[in-house]
Amino acid sequence: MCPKTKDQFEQIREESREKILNAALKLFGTKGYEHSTIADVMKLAGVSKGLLYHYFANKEDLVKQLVFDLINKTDALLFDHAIIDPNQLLKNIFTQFFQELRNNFEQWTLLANLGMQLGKFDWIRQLANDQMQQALAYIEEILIKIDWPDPCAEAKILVALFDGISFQYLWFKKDYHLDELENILINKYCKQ
Amino acid sequence: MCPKTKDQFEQIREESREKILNAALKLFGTKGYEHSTIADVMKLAGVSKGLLYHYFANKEDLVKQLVFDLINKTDALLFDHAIIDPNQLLKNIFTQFFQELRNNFEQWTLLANLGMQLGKFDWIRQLANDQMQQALAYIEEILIKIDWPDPCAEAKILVALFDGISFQYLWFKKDYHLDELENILINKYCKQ
Amino acid sequence: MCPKTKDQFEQIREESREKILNAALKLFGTKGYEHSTIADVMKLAGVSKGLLYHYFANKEDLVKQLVFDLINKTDALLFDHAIIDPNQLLKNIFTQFFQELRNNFEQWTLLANLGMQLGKFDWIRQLANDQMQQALAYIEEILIKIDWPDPCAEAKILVALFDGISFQYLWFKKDYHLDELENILINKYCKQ
Amino acid sequence: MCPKTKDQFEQIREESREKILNAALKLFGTKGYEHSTIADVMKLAGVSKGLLYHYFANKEDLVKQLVFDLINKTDALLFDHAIIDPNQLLKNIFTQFFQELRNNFEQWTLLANLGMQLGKFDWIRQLANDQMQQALAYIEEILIKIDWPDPCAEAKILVALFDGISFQYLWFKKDYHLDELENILINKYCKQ
DNA sequence: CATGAATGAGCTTTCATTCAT
DNA sequence: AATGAATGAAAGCTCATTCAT
Repeated sequence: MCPKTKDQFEQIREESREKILNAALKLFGTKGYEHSTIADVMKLAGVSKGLLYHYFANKEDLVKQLVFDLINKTDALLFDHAIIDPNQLLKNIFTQFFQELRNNFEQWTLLANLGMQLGKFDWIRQLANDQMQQALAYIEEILIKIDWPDPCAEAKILVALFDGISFQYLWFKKDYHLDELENILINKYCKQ
Repeated sequence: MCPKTKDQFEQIREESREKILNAALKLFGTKGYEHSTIADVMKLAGVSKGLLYHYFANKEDLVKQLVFDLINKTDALLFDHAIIDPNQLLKNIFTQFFQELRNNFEQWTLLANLGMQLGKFDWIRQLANDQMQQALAYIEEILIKIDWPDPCAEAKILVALFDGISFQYLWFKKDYHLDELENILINKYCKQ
Repeated sequence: MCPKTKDQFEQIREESREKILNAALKLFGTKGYEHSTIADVMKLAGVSKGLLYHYFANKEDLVKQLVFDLINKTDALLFDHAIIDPNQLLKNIFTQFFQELRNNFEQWTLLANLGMQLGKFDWIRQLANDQMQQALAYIEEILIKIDWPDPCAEAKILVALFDGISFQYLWFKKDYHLDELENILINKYCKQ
Repeated sequence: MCPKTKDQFEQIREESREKILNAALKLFGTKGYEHSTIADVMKLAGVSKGLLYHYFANKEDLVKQLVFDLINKTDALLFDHAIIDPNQLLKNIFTQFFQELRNNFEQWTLLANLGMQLGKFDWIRQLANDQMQQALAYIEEILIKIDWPDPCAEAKILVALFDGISFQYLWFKKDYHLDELENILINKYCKQ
């Protein structure tokens, strides 16, 4: 009836998709995947059930797309290749890590929540494993550069530590000494 | 007057209860709480639906009793008050921790699974927090005794590290370098 | 082991039966038949499930025996054949009716509750019908004796009125003008 | 923009809702509320379980909406404000009452059935009480106009009588002398 | 692109009843 | 006479998903 250009359609598509994904993140990251219903998402997004299923094949597809979107956004973030000084780089990693945790609480909660759904979502654990391996290699490389003793072992410790802190922060949130830990780590691992 | 003595009844009760709890642990710790149905539990336990509800008010009560039983069993385990030498004590903690993780994989998976069910099971996070605080104090005390530098900070790191290792082991299991980490930690923290 | 006479057994039987029936009346007459469970009855009576089923074949049999016991107790009550004066007799009927309603609230509630369970308990409506026919004949007879105009019609009205008052009292209880109605009826129908 | 107009949806909604409510009335008013299952209703209505719960939050909500719909329909019916002559008005009330009872047997059975479910559905007794008070005032007013002796008392009698007749008709139905009572009442209370 | 009516498999839970002792 | 463990059919309800328009 009313002619619309391809771009307009594209924009509308993207807006609706965005609305749905935002709502899904909010809900899945707050109440958890299993305790959030498609009806919840659709209501919060302000779209109809039909439209939701127009964009996403099913609930699992929705969460899959959501996770991949999130990962694409934050992937490059942790490792800033512009920095050359390894000490600076390590400090940057710590800072980025803590900031990321604070800023995107819902997102990390969601990921942990999904990964802990046993049986379902094995792909998420695979993804996490890949990322861990990357981080491991990257951090070991830095530790070598700054002559840290036993860099291979220390890298393993650090990566486990990152997950431990994330996990504890997600569980205990306000009761958790996150800021303190940030200082502790920087003091311990980064020369001033 | 009574054709079955109270003791007999008590024994029967305990046996049935045990069968159900074992089945529940197996399932909840493998497929997760939400993905296991009461029908699954009852079939695996080899009892009827009615009997299950005779002993447990509902699904949540079942998991609650299960968790409390588990915690009571493993509570005293981590900290052996018989050991006096702090170095020995620390080494013992590491060894116990890794052994516990390996031996009771299902149990720890269940606890992590429950704690990650947002909204529901907040009491489990509370329980975990309490245990973390205890561990924190206990480990700091040991670190002081062995003159480890900045023991307060290091205790926080260690406790987070424990959770990180648990978490990663639960997620990556066979792909995970658990044995390696055990050696690394003992080498790093315990004088021979 | 300990020899008991037949009488002793009989007494024990009767006591247990009585306990159960009392509990059943209390519950069925308060929460209704469908909303009371056998477990409720057994707990309130302080006996075991097995014993209950030893005395009563099933839930419906329990309520049947209960109702027949009640009816046997109150049947002869309404019509006092000792009184000869018809005016006195009519007054007595009114008085007895209101007193009965006040004293055995639970019992009448139970009967109304059962009769209103459609499909089930048709025998109770049959019983009620028989009683109504009896009352009709009896009251018409009295009205004839006191020369009340159109006694056949008036008897029908009175019998319906009795049920109407019972019904309204059962539903509205404390809000209901029962005492007032007693006076009204006596004033209207009985010469002083 | 929208392939089905709001009116179309509204019509579909209303039709389905009506189908369900009709089925519910039929069943609840025949077998009683407790003895009718949601599956029964859904089958008789020819809709799916899901749709039923799409329109009604739960079984109690279904019966609530049903009752309120019924009451809204029949509320104004009893009292015809167009009639001025009090004798005519009284006669009209009797006629309407008996007609209503005959025509909407199921509805009145349902109301009585619900009101007799002790504990649950207290709101229905409240509703009934309100209606009784209204009827009381209205009938007294008429009795005053036609100079009936002691109109206040007689109104109370009449209102109880109405309930008594309803109740007996619901219980004894075919065995009950309903037509006879209609004539009796009109003859007794209405001047020709 | 967008709507919401419609479906039904599958879940938790209840409760009358049986039975070995 | 008396116990309470054990059963399972059947109930109410949820929710991902489909589909006609």
